[in-house]
Amino acid sequence: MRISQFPLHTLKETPADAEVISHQLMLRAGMIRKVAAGIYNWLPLGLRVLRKVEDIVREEMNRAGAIELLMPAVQPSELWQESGRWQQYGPELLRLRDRHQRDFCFGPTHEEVITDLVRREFSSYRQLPVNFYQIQTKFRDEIRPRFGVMRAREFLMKDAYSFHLDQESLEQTYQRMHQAYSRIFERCGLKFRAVRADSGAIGGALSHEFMVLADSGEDAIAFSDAGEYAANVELAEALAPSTPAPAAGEPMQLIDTPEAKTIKELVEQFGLPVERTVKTLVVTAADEAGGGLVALIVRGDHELNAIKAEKLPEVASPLRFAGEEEIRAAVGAGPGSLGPVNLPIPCIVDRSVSVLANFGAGANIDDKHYFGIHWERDVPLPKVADIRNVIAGDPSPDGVGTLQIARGIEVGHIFQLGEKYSSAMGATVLDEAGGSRVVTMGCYGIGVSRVVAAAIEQNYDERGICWPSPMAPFQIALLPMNMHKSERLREGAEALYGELVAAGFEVLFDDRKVRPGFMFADMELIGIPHRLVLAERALDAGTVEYRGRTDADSTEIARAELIGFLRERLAF
RNA sequence: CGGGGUGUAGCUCAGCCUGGUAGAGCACCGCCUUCGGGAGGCGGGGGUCGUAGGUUCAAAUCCUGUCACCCCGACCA
Repeated sequence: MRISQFPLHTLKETPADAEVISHQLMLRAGMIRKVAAGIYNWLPLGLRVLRKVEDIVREEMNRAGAIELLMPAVQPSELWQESGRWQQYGPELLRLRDRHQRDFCFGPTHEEVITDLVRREFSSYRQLPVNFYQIQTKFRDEIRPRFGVMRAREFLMKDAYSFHLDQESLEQTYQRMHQAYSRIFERCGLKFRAVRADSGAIGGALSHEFMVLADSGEDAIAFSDAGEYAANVELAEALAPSTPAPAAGEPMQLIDTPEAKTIKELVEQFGLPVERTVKTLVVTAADEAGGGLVALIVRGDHELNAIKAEKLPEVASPLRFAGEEEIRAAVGAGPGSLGPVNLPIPCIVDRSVSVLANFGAGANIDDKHYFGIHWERDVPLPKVADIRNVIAGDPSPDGVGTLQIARGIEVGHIFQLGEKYSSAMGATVLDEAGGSRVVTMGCYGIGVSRVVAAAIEQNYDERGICWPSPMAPFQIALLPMNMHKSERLREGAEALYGELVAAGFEVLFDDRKVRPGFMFADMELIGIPHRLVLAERALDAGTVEYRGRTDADSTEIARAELIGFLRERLAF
């Protein structure tokens, strides 16, 4: 491709409304332009990258035995009524009405449509299992779209849905999808991890997320430094330290702590180790548990995990923290002075708290704490549960190694759905014995447009994007130095361009009449992985200058060996 | 949806406080010089200052409404 014939609209300055690096660089490189909040044009350069990802996804899905189809973006409300999600989904579902006043939505996902298709078309167990996929535009009316295409409202998604007679068959396909996803992200050249995940609102049992590792990621993942264990921090099980509680020593004392409202202040002022403090968080109790408030206690250096807490029968879902007034009314002391001793409301303690001894906590009297608390001796041990986030250094829940924490961007998610949609919508087949059986389902998503942004978050430097080769919009940038001044150089560049194209490389030939520095800056910004510079000097010497996007220096390659050299370099 | 902020040229922004009829840099067009790291000079095009109303002799500037966008919180590929 000649740049003279390709709209390359790079920006020298960063648009003011871009927060994260991928958004900034995609705008500056001229890959995308905003049309409205969370809605983007993909310019030709960006589209080339998107198509690269799409092609890899399509190849690997096909290889894994999935069958491509295409479902409508606009879906009738009746199907969503059947699954119950017309009511449940909430304002994130973009609802539309046609000229006959019939309700529709712009599909945020396609379980209803695919289940409807399958119940009509499939009637025998002999036709199963089957796994359908599509690559299609979705719309989710996010409350707050942000970070460019990373969290857009309209986005490109690969979604797949599998149908099975039994759980065993579902598990086989689930495993194949797990492998296919791993291959996809490996082929994209991304560092990623598959982690156990919460199945969330979509429902179902087993679920894994595929996370591209990047410091800017919105999710935290926990993984074992020695074993296979990896899970979203939301889900990762937090064990209690295995050391047994020491025997009771000092008696419990009531201490004046007027200046210590926070754990940090308590630790600083009284020299108490933070691992022997606890914090008491007060949340709304579940109606089934009698309403009112319930206290959740975690160690001073730990954080409450809201998702785990919500799952407790005693705790209202969604989790809601009590205000200071409510706490005072129920406990008689303010939030900075709460603790398990003499606490007038129900209480649940984290596993790590249950094994503490000789620890400090608020006394439920303003400006006072108890130090030297021992369970059972000073206060009965309340209900114990896993309610905290794991932290680096915790033992791995599978007993192999210790946990590390990393940040990631969720680019894929696979679920074993079970019968949630098939039973609600009556998707059945006849089994061997002629009986009617509700099919069981899996679903598998990849945020194709998000993969593009995630790749940039993981691969950039101060000059711009550093595409992994398989995702790059072009593989090679061909930059002749001041070609307009030398007919000889023009001929040499044209010849080389022709040769590279004939050899099957995707070449971006900078035939603009611009200064060298301008060319370098543009090619580095848009992240072309391989750069060839052609100058008169080199022409005389019979060489071409090569430099990889992340190389420290360039190297001179003999013109005659160039194609072979590139073939080797670009093999992926 | 709650809290905070911003709307002035394609982009980044100044001007607003203290009303007097709109500017800079980059980008774009023309010419000349320059040419291995986002060049320089000269000339040029482009903005009813988000929008509606109000105050005023006069509004980008002050007031009110409204819309859009961005940032912080709960959701997700």
